Amino acid sequence: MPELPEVETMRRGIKPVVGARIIKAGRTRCTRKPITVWPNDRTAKRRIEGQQITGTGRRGKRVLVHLENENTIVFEPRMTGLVLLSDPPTMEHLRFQLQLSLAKTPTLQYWDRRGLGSVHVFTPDELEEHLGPGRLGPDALAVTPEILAEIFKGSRRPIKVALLDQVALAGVGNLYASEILFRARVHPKKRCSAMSQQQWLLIYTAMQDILTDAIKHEGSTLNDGTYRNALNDPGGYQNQHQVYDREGLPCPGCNEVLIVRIVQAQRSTFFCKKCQGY
DNA sequence: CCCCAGTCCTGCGGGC
DNA sequence: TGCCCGCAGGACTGGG
Repeated sequence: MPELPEVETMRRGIKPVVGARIIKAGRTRCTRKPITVWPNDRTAKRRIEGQQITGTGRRGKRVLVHLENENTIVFEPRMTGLVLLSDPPTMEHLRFQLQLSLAKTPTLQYWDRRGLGSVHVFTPDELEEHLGPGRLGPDALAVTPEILAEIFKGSRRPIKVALLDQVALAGVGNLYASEILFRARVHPKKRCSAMSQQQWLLIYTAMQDILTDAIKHEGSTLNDGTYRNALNDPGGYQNQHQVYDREGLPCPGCNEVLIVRIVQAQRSTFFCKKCQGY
């Protein structure tokens, strides 16, 4: 479930590789069904090997590694992917590896238990084509309240469902959407088109506060323990969750009613019926 | 425009 | 005790 804070933590964690040269790159031996490597193994390898890493970046829920030839490696962790500089949790789920010219961190690894994630190697044009406007919305940490309202106000969708739409806004996933709406005291079923300007401001502020706070805590590691930073350490923001996965527990806002779980767009939403009125 | 169900995939936990 | 099933959800697709 890596969302913006977890992916940003991964990006920060791999900063030591900037300046290193990639000696060798490619898929690792792995007993599991192979993940997607785009455009294909041979081209990816040819575009990467021998290149120096010039920087790192993030777009929404993807980690970017920039190369001196202007190409970009894009790791998309989806549900269970990790970008690591340390030993991976298991060898059988290690999917892709960069061998680096560094003594301290000789490899950058992509590990993915379920294998729903991918590795893409894009030319500059391909990067904009696949991850540019129209394919991916503005980053959730790079919008203003006005832009946020502008993106969604014409939509009749419920706000919770709309926040998950990466084409509209990049970075927010299922966990943080519930947390943001609780902090903003907005009902998850409220339609975007019915939202007041004041509510957009509340959502904007809650979104900035929660995402930046979650980054400070290096993201959320849930009960399954899958998510880890680049050094294989768990995050700490799960201890700050107010509503996510807390069905039946007292609401930390009012302490009067219990948190409920509903399903929207086939995903769980957690909220407080008292604090989050329409 | 939007919604829904299905797809990919693995590990875990509930129920019998 | 052991096995089966359902569930978790990020991104995408096809049909309504």
